[in-house]
Amino acid sequence: MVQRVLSSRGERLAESQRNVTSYDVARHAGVSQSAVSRCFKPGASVSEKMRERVMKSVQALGYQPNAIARGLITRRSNMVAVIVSNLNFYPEVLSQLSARFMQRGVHVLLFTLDHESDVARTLEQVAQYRVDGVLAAAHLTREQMAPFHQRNVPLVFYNRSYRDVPVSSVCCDQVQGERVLVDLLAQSGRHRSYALLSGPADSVVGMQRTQGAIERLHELGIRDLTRVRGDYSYDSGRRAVHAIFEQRGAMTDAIVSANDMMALGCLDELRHRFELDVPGDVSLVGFDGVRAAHWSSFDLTTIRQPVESMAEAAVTMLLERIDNPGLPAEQRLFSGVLRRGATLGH
Amino acid sequence: MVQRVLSSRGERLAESQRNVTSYDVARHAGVSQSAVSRCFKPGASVSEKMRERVMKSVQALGYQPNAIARGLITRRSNMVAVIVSNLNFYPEVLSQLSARFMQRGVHVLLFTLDHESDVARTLEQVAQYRVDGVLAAAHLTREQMAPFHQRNVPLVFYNRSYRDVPVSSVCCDQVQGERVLVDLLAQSGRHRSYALLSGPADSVVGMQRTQGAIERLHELGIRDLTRVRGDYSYDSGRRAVHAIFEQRGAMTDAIVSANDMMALGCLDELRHRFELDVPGDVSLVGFDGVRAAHWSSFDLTTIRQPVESMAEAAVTMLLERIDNPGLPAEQRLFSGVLRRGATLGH
DNA sequence: ACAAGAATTGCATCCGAAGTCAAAACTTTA
DNA sequence: TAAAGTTTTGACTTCGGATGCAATTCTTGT
Repeated sequence: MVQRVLSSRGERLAESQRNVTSYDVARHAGVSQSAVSRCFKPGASVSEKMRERVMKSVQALGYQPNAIARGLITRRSNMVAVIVSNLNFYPEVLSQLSARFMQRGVHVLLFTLDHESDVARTLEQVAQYRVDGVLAAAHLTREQMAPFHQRNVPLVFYNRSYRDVPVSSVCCDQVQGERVLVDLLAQSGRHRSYALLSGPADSVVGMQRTQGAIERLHELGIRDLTRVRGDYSYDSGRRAVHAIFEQRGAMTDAIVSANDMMALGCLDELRHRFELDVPGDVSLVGFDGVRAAHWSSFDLTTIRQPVESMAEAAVTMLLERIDNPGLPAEQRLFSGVLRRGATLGH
Repeated sequence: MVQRVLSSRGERLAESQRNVTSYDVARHAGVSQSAVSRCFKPGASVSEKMRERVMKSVQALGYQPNAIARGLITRRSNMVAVIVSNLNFYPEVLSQLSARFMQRGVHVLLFTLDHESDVARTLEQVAQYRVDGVLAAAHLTREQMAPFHQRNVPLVFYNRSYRDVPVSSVCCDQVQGERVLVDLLAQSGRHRSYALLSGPADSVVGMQRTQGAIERLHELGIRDLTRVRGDYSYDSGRRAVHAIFEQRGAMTDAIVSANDMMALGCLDELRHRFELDVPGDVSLVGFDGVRAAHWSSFDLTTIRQPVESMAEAAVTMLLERIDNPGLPAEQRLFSGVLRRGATLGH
């Protein structure tokens, strides 16, 4: 309405700090703000002439639509929260998830948890940013999930499932994987004494793995087990070897580790500190299929989690539920892939 | 204006999908929306009575302030973009950065780049989310940085510096580190023939490292060098050994790798494929100080980047510049820390 | 008890884009 | 060429919280 064309140069200078808005573009192009907005909405009713005219001004002013403002009105931030604990152990997972989200135009707000982080406060932040969905590769209590359910924010877990809560998840079948490994150990030689190296007490995944192994060992009539706990790190694997041998003398000739990192620690400690031969003296299996397990120094027998498929499934499940909030919770279970390395005896 | 108190229950049910807003809280507490807003602003002028009253309603309704809306009016999203290339190689960096940002109440919008990602489009997204700052552990061209400078969005680089552009960065001194390593190699034995394993052609860091090494070798009068290129991965390290020996027969007895991963690949290939002794037959040095370099199978001699200090510095620099846009660009250079392992000969 | 001053509170407006709806412009048809 | 139908366009409102300013309440001193 008001002609401001004449003063536009002066304004521009004074306001050069301010970001260019759709109003600026509209004024520059001599059209309404709605028109500008529509030019950025695919499938909107805009004439070719209008589009060109607006885009010319967009170029001229260097306009970038404000995703924050858009998110406010559309109630869609186009962001998902990815919550990861101990990032160090699974860099591939994050990198897979991030790449796949980006590819679909969804942005990742990253939250990392460690033992000293305040989970409650973190989740509060997640809620305040009105993310469209949450992908959690971390353990949450039922109370911690509740707010998301209440607000209808889809939540998908990566490698954690909850028996008693109907929540979506993508997991690798830990139990089956361990059973395969145990069978392989049992077939590969007459082991006298098994040791189980499990994860931290609060790790559900670790628990499942260890339980799976114990179960199968029992079924095979093997009840004589040493159990040691680690924290999933390489160093804790090394320490575990000492703990095992302290409990059993050097009887132990088969070690089932709840993850690869600890297995590698064991392997190194067995070979370099105890000067034992793996697999000659001791057999060893891990779980995860991390890169290093394939290195020729180790060549670890392990179950590889199909990270690509799992990440793809998790991303898809989450986005589907964002587009269609009615979808029921679903649990997808992937089988791990056996990798036969050179750490199995006899 | 309009009295809606009477119908509030009906509304609540109908609108149960909608999120609770500050207006809802205000109505519930019988105060103005401004009052509610003030209760969430530290240092605002609010009486104790008011605060209690409001907080009671906040609890009752489960109100969470909308960070998106807040960001719109304050022009502060409280988010920074973290742009990372090849996440797989530096998980620790991301985990450090993320933890430190979170600790200061800043949120991380993660962008990962790989060879097939569209950098321009990614940066456009970064701009549209009106992040308060950008931390880039990836290479950007001058043209790609320009928009951030224009919009006064602080930009800090992690481990990339630009000689001709005044932009802030936190780096590890690659050149000095390589010089130390080369000196160590030279001191440790009479190596007949050196090989340099450099990074991908477009990696500035890799270039600096390789150049640093060459420079020092030249100064020491050593000009007889084999040069091979890798892509920073373990596998490319393995392949590099073949390439080196093809060029020089088995003359080479010192390898300077531009990073640890490739060095580990070399090490494994030398030992297990070529059945050579490291350090007996060949000496080897890496760069970075990744976890695996410390493992007893490798015990690699390398320069450890002080990731904690560097991450802290980068985060601090960025946040300082967000609070105080006038601060000039600054380059901080950290010295790497020599780690003497068992891969140095004679 | 009352004026002057300080501390609180509420009103109205703003941030920047999107969606609704009616007016305007353009097509088609008779 | 006018009427009817279709497509474009713009005015106005909305999302949810922050903030300047004026109005109100509370202190304090006398």
